[in-house]
Amino acid sequence: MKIGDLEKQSGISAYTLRYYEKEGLLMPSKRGENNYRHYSQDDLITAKFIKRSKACGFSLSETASLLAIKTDKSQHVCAEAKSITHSKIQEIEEQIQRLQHMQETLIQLEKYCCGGQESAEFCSIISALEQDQIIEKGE
Amino acid sequence: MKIGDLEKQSGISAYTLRYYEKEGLLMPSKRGENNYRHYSQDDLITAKFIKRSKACGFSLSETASLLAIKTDKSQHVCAEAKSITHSKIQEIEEQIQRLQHMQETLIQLEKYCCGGQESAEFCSIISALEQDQIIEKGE
DNA sequence: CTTGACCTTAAACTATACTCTAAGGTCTAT
DNA sequence: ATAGACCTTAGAGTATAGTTTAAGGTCAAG
Ligand SMILES: [Zn+2]
Ligand SMILES: [Zn+2]
Ligand SMILES: [Zn+2]
Ligand SMILES: [Zn+2]
Repeated sequence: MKIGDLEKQSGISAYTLRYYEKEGLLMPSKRGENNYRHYSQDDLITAKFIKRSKACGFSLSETASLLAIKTDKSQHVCAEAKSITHSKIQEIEEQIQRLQHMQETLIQLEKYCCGGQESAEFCSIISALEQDQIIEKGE
Repeated sequence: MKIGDLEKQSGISAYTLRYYEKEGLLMPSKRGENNYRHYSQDDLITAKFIKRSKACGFSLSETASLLAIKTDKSQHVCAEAKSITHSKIQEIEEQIQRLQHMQETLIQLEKYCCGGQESAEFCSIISALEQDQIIEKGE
């Protein structure tokens, strides 16, 4: 499989596949005489693994760690995979909390604004942002 | 007020205040003979406005739009402020949905992994990522 | 045998929001 | 008068995850 084929099979752009290679995530199993990348079925599995990992919210660096486990399972233990996963769950939980807090604030802001074509002189959104009413939590 | 004072009063670093100036969000009301930035009480209010806006999840560019309304209220209408706010609510809603979907997937992944010191040969997390079980949704 | 599709590389560019450095000028207190 | 705190600028660096470009080499079909 050449890079264009893997692009179609995996749904990951050739640009990105080269980038993943540079980052050490997905090395083609060999290079042809013309120096073209040649990917195996295993490489396709790895490409999809990366895609799924990303869909779960793992960063490329975390994905690389999971990939290292996958590649050499006997040299790794469940605890490693579970720890990475657990940290991500915590992290996402915090993000959700942060977003929900913002969401509540925004909904309050929106609620009292008429949204009409009149001057923003007394706009509740603008004045709320001017006052000390909003609970300040750095993003 | 010099930049260091505004830094203390607003809790925004001097670096960031200069950056906000470069981005057109917060211009000091004047410059001293020594070219030092001089900030007024109004500038402090603006600085806090920016901070609150960011805490609500608005980007710097959205904050700039809100700031433009605040600065010249009579030339703007409620509809503008409400529209910006409404879009942000939608955007955050989508982010929360995305994160919750990830969260559910991750929790399923974590659930069946023993997390012990045994080889990752049969780790459910790794094998789930290898299989086509995970609903693929690009991040 | 040429056209067009596909491949190669290194490096620059995108986006966001800072953060820091270097080299130098100014201010305040002792 | 000199140390130390504070200010100035332009520009580079940080982080993440790509995306694109430029300049060129290779391959299959007609
Ligand atoms: Zn109104
Ligand atoms: Zn309003
Ligand atoms: Zn196990
Ligand atoms: Zn496991």
